[in-house]
Amino acid sequence: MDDKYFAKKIEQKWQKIWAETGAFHAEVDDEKPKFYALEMLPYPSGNLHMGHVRNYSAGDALAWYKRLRGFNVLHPIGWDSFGQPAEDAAVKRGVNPREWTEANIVSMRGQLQRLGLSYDWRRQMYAHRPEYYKFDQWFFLKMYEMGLAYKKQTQVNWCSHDQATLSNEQASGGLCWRCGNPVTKKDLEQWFLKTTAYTDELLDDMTEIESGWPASVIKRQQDWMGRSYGAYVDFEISASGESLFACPIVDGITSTTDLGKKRVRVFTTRIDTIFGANAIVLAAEHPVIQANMDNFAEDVAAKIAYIRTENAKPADHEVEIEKDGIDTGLKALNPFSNEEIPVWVGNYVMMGYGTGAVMSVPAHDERDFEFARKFGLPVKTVIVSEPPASAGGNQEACSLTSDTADKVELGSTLTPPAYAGGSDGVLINSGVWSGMTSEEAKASMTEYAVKYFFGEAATTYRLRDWGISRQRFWGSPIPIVYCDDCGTVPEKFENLPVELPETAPFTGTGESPLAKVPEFYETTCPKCDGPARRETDTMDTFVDSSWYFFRYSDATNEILPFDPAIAAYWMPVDQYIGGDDHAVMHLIYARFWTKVMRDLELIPFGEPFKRLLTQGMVVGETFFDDSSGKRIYFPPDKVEVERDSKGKITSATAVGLGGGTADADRSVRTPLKYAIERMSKSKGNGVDPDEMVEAYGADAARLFVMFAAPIDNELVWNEAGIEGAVRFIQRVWRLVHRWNELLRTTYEGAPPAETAASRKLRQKTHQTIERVTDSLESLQFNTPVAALMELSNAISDFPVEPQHAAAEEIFAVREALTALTLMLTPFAPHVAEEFYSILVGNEDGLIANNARFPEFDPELAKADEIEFPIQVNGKLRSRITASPEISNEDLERLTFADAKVKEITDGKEIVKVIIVPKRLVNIVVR
RNA sequence: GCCGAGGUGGCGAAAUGGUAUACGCACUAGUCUUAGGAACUAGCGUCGAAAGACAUGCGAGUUCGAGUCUCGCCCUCGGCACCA
Repeated sequence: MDDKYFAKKIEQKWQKIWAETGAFHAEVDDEKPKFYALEMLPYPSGNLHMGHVRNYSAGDALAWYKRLRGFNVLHPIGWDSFGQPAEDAAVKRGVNPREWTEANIVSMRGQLQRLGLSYDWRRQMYAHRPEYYKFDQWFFLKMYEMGLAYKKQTQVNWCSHDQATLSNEQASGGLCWRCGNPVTKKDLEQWFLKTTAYTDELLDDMTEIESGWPASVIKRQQDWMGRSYGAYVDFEISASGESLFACPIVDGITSTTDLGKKRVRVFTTRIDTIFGANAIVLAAEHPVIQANMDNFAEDVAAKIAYIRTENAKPADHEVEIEKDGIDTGLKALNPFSNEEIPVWVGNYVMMGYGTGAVMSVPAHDERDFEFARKFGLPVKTVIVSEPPASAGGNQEACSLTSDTADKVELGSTLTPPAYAGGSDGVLINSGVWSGMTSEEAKASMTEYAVKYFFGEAATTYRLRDWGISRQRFWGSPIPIVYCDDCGTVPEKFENLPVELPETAPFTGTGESPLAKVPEFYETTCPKCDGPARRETDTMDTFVDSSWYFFRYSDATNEILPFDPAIAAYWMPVDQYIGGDDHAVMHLIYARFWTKVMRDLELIPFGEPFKRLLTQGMVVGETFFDDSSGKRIYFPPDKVEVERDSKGKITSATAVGLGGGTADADRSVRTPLKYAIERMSKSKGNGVDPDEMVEAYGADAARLFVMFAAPIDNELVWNEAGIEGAVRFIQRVWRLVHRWNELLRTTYEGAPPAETAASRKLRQKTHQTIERVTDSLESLQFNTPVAALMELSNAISDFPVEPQHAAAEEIFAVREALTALTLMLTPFAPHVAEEFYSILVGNEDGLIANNARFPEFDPELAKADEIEFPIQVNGKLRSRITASPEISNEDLERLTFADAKVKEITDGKEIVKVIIVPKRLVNIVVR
């Protein structure tokens, strides 16, 4: 053993041994319990960043911990290697996306290997290789057979910056998830996967996983899928005056009655408020509105057109959009009250949700209220919080106090109008339903609507089907062929994979590059063998990440995505770790895909991830100039920063970025904005993990990242602390070195009698084992490191020199150092291996030696003396040292014998004495 | 606006309702060194000479006892954004 700790030497040594012995190769073993530890796979950008290091360090710590607990651990890694950056590089720099991607993987794999992560590298999957995407296509065809994949013309989310189609999830908030630019709408033919077929299951099955998932992720998925229970109600529509009107029949939105009356369907969750409806409000994109643009009065048509263009504009979320709309002149008949009410177009009604038509009930819906107030529409209260005083009978005539405490003259229009609140209550002014509770009325009125054929109970969802078509080259081709004779024909399974050509003309214009490659799209029809054309769109890359974790279980299967028998052993994933930015995209798609696989009978379960841990972002300071409308980032070394006494930035100025001479440069000063943002190379606030490993070693870097903050906290990067991690490892190194010669001594049978020093150390050792075990079981990674530091300090403080140590003392130190080594393994595996090799006298490694995590002995962990704080009226006044087993009587006697206690309680009445066993004494005096 | 998480030393952070600030960073003094940005020792919430008092965003409450539980505010961060 070297006198000093040389990180690089130790790390290279053990990485070599691990690779040569296949230490982390996992195989099915029915004798052992399995554990599948998984971290979200990286996109191979070419550079690892600290966020990756945090994610993978946590996953690796868990994998090591479970191995040492005797589990058969599957811990794989792979590459999310399809996607836009490769294509961007092709457009901008003319490189081949495949070569670019492969080169990036090589360099990133090197970075991961230098971190010493314990992966079974044999199981790598590469999304961009035909061996993998063949099965994206395989699944697509299966879904096509199941009716889960379909094509339709639709308005898609379009990012003009990236020139890309986005799914709803990717366009969340009206901004592109990748570049943050506003999203617009564009008409395109798109392939969809029917995620909506599983919405109820995706929601209801959350009960299976909610104990293992962060509540926030569960909540966000629920909100995203947005299930609401309500009813559809059909309103007859008619034109007033001379104007004709058109009513195209759109399934689920419009219809005609047997008598040929035209009807528009609205969705409401509050059918009980229908007697308060003052209008029907349609989206500007509603088919009935679209079809009648020529029939409307000029000003009406102009207004509608205006609203429609406004709607197509990217939304600015900082500004609340003012309610706008116009009365179309059409009339609707309230099927409950037979009241004729106007049909409006409103900018607050979205075509994409429900039926694109709502009934406006201003008294009980804030948006409708705002709308009614703006346009002077009547507001009629139909729900009150308490039943009317004269219970029973018809209460139309009595006066009531509404929710807002305004005096309400029933049945009349209010001036000024008052908002009565959106909560459930008791119905008034609602015909035969008056007097019912909202709950009763909802059921009864829905039943009534069904009976008379103008409505039904309905559940709507916010979640839409998943649009997977991308006009991109660097993705999995959609295995569909278009034949003039046979129409849309799925490719045959035996013809998979539909391989990407070597290259294509990359223009970045948003058209599919594959459409310009005849060798690719010219094909024969799988059905009639006639000439046909391939689909030239490729799949969204979230397809790849929806099932990759199944592929790891059987990574080289050429027939199937994976062998169901092998997956049955490894799956589901026991612990998944990744960023919570994937809460609604990846994690919904992966859950959806799993349910599809279950229905394909590949697997017998429907939830892929038993437990999920979302680690916080690693962030750093950024400096940028956004005066041009786009953020231009400046590297920190080009920025002068002023800070307040707390280290917070107060101003930042860019220097030396002018075009001229050095002196001229210095005079060019641009004031910058600053922020704390997720680390990335493009923002100039990234720390290169390779540099960290080079300077401090992988073990120290990993240990520090785990120690610095709780895993789910945001971590503001501060390099200063990492030296503490190096010092800690060096301290342990010196300890092992100091006791080295004596550690070989082993004892058969029971440990020898104990001295005070050895007993105290053993106590600390076992207390630490308990703490570290509990922490790791609950996925805390910062506190166990602190506990290990304490143990190492305790060994350092051991009051006996090695050369004077008695056998029992050597035993205690050996036990402590062995436990420390094993518990250090999850955080700093290389140096732990080195210590372990000294303890066992061979270099076969922890796994070959079948090393086990230390077990704690409660007897040894128990302290023989503890300090009891003595409080008087809850204030700490003194301390007494006694056995934790001391009787309450003895403890009370000792307490009152204490000089300090005597002084304070002297002359006061003792009201009571509270003794919490093994904790404290509190004397209450008056 | 709605939902969620959180506010503890100079900083990252610990604390089953029971000694607040463990562990680490930074800092201060010292020891050893030709030297130290190494190692070791000691100190380190605020006020105070001390005794002690006051300290977990602010204000109430429950309790023998509250960082922790309840209620009301304030602030920060994240998510959602007219979802009928």
